[in-house]
Amino acid sequence: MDGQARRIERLERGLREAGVRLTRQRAAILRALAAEGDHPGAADLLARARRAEPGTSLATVYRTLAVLEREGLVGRHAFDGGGAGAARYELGDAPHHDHLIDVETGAVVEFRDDRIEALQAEIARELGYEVVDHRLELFGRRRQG
Amino acid sequence: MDGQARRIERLERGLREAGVRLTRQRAAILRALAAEGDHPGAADLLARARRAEPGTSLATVYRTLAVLEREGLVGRHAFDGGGAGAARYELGDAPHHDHLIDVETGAVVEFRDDRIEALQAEIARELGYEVVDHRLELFGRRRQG
DNA sequence: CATGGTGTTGCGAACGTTTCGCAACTCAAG
DNA sequence: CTTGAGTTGCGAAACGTTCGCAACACCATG
Repeated sequence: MDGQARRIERLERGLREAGVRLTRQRAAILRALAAEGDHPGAADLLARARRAEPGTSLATVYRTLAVLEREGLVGRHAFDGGGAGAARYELGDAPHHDHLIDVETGAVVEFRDDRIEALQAEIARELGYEVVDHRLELFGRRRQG
Repeated sequence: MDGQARRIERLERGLREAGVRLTRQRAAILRALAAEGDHPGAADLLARARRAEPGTSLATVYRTLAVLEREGLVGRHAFDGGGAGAARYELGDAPHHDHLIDVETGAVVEFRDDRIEALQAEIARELGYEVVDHRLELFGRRRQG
C-alpha cells in the first residue's frame, strides 16, 4: 500500500528478470538508496544498510552500486567537482532530472526543465553530435526575501 | 607577439597582484596548463612542467592547482562522473563555457550558449536560488553524415 | 525439501589520487 | 645582501575505491 514498497518491489523484479541475484545485502542497499530520496555516499549507504543487514561490508556496497549502475538503476555524482571527495549516488528509476546544490548547506534540489533538455540536444546537433547523456549542476545561494 | 605569451603574462601579473608569490614551478605549471588548450590531469601537468623545471614535484602541482583554483583561475572536472578516476583541470581565464565529451574518443569540445545560461538563471530563480556557478556536461556520440 | 553449482560475500590488503609534515630552500621587500 | 614568510621536495599518510580469496547463500533443479 505504501508507494515506496511498491517501487522497491518493482525494482527487485526488474533486477531478477535481468538475471541479477537478489541477496539480502542487495535488498538492504536498494532500500537504503530508496529510503530518504537524498543523495548518499557509499559510507552513508553502508550505515543504512547495516541497520537492516548488520553484516554488510563496504566492498559489497560498492559492488552492488556497480551492478545497479550497470543496470542503469543508479547514477553516480561528484558534486564537489571531482578529485578527492566521495561520490554520491541516487536511484535512477525516477524520471530524469538535474540538480541544484545549495553552496551553503550542501542540500540538493532536483528539478527538470524541458526547455533545457531541448536546448542541449540542439546545441549538440549543431556541433555534430547526438546527446547520449548529460549532467547539469547548478550551484546556488538561497535568495533572501 | 605571441598571444599565448601575452596571456600568460597577464595571468602572472594578476597572481602577483593578488599577493601570490610567483615561483619557477608555478610559472612552469601555468604554462603547462596554457600550453595545449586541453584538459590535462595532474600527472600530465607534472610531466609538462618538468620539461621546463625538472625538479618539480607532484605535491607542488597539486598545491599550485589549489592556489589557482582559489584564485578562480582553474576549474576542476571529473569527466568520468566522480569516484575513482583522476580529476582534470583547465585554465579558467577564458570566457565561460561548457563541455561536450565524446563518449567514444574522450575528446572534449567546448561550447557556450547564452540561451542555456539565461535559462539556468531563470530556473534557479524559480526555485528561490541565485546561481553562483554551474557545470553542464553533455556526453555525445558523433553523428554520421 | 535437499542438493549443487555459480554467483556473492566479508575480510584485509592493494590501488591510485590527493594531501600532509617537515626541514631545506627561495622569492621579493628592504 | 640580508631576512623571514611563503614555497618546495620528499616520503609517508589519508582517502575513496577495488581486488583476491576462501567461505557462504541464492535459487534452479530434481
